[in-house]
Amino acid sequence: MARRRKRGRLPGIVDVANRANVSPATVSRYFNDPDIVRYRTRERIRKAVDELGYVRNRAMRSMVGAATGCIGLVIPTIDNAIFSEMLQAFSSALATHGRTMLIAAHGYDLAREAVLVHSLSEQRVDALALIGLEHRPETLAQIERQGIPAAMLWNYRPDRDWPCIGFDNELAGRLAAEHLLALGHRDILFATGEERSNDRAAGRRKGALDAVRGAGLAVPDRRRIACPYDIGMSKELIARSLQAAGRPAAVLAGNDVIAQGAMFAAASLGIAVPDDLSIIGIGDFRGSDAFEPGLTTVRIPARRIGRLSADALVEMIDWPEADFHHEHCCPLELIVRGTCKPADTTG
Amino acid sequence: MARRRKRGRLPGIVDVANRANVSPATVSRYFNDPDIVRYRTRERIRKAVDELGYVRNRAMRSMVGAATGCIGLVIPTIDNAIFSEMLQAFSSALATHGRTMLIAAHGYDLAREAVLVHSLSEQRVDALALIGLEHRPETLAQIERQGIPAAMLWNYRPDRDWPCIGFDNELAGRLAAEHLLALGHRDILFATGEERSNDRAAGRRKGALDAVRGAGLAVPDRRRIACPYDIGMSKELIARSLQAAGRPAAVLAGNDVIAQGAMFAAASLGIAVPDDLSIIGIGDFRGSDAFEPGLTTVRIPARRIGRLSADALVEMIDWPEADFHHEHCCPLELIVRGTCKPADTTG
DNA sequence: AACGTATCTGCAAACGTTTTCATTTTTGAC
DNA sequence: GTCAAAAATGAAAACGTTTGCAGATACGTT
Repeated sequence: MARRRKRGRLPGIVDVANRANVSPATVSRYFNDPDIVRYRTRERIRKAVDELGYVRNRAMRSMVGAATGCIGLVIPTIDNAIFSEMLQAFSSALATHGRTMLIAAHGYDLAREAVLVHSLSEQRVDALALIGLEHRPETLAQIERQGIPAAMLWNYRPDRDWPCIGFDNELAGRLAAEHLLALGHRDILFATGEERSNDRAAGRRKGALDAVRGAGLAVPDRRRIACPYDIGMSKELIARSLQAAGRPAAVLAGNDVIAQGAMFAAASLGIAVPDDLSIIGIGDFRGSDAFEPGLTTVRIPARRIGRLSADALVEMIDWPEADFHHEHCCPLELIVRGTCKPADTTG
Repeated sequence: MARRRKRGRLPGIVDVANRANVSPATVSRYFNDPDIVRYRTRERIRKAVDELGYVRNRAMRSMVGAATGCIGLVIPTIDNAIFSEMLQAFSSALATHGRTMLIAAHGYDLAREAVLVHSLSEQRVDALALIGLEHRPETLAQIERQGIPAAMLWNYRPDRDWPCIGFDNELAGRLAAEHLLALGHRDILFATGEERSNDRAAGRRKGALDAVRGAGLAVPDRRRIACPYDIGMSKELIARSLQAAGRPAAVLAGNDVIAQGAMFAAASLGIAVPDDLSIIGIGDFRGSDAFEPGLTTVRIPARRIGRLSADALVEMIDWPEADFHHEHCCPLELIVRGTCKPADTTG
């Protein structure tokens, strides 16, 4: 039961207008389209604004249908390296457009995602970015009904109704698998991400398994584990697999966090990487290159995705009529560092 | 020059009111204080809301001085492990209070911070959280003039005018130093963070150096380097120090990211940790325990800070009159893992 | 000085919500 | 059934901004 804020009334646009001896309309124009007000008038207004410490109320603009300058981002999690680079890029790109970013995290729970989208709608965000292509119908219905420009990030599929800016997660999985196959590996542990409410993880696993099966190999169940995106837990799970009889020759990790867990698991068991175990990740997160040896991985252009999405959304806001077809399938790149080496063919 | 959004007018509160045969006032109450409207009426309104797909406009509430439900967080950076746990905790605590989080990052630039605070004021955030205690006067003036409840996070000093929720960064530095001293180390490399626009880094360095000097040791310049909060760059800088003649026996890192860089630097040079080099960090970030050996560090209660701050701000919003004196100096804890061992006293 | 034009500004309506105060309805005690 | 008290609701004002339209002002040309 929030009580009414007790701040002594803030100066409003009419206070500024009075002090500058102009009409509120002119002050409004001064802020939204300065060029159309005469220099001398601008100066008077600037002075009045300064003296009163006036801060315009952007939220109020939503009343007349104008933009609030707020763009919503709904994301599975923030406390993780996965999205942080994209986030940063997204946020700074928005800043250059004079927009701010409203963030909400749902913890890999699509039901909660729907709630958050509703929440952001209540704030009248000018646009919305979601992660992944898989969403509850009510989430999408909500967005459509509100007429909010929206984009799906991080995953890409050509057949979607929504603007989507990301990359092909199946391809990412395939690239990783093919690298291991090319090195001659036949016994691979697939340590991919948990797939509940996560179409990216599912895509990567599919891509990787398809590639391996395409090469005529079978993948027994004990070579497939689902890891949470957490170094410590991944380390533990993977260590367990590495200790079992008949240790795999390589680990294909669903992302770099899991791969890092794998590296520490190996280290803890005295297994040498890459001599006794090859490891490949997906992501190329900040810091992955610093590992010893450097992590071989598939680079996701996270910053690029962040920047492109921000630009795309701003475009959609500013030209609602224009029917852009924003679709970017960002290229992936295999980054070969030191964690993979050719399979031992003597055995 | 943003054009007016072309969405065909969204249903408003009066549309709902008409359809439910009540007055707009009642619909407003239905949302803000459901208990005071009769059950039967509630049902009618719920139905109307459903049918119309009405989403209330919280932004508009700022008009009448009510809360927008938006809380601003101004942070140096997002693309980093440092704040991500705090962020996540802050965000979920806010969510339980039905608030959303407006984030802005200034990239360790206090001038830009002032701009961001102004930006968030324009959105009429209900409250504001800043990182650190050092801010531009205009930043603070802005907050005061707008009467926005605010709190300073992450750093703590008892003598401040503002609510502050954090920990004693000097103490953190001292704890780390004392651990190394207790182990008998005399030759320590201080790899602390860059101090431009970062009072936390400065405090930690001061605390660490004070402790060492208090023990009667001198610290030559070549034993003090400033590292960016980036694993790769820290690795490189520290590697350089480790290669120089007269290698230090221990590294005191300004935070865990730097410490991790130090570990990889050591690994790349074939220096064994902890046998040939002790390393201590500050932070205990997610994953620091997974390292091999586990990183000895000073734990910062990041999640606690996030949760406490969120709760404190919400309290300040909901009871503007109450004169809470929100001050929490969260306790630090030395976490001894495997990266430090007693100094070699044979030499 | 007169005129046409381009530039600038003011007026007033509209936006969607909250809140105060008054009025109506319900409840419970007799 | 009556009445007082309590609960629920409605009417209307207020909030701060944008915008279409009309009016005013400045400017350049004759």
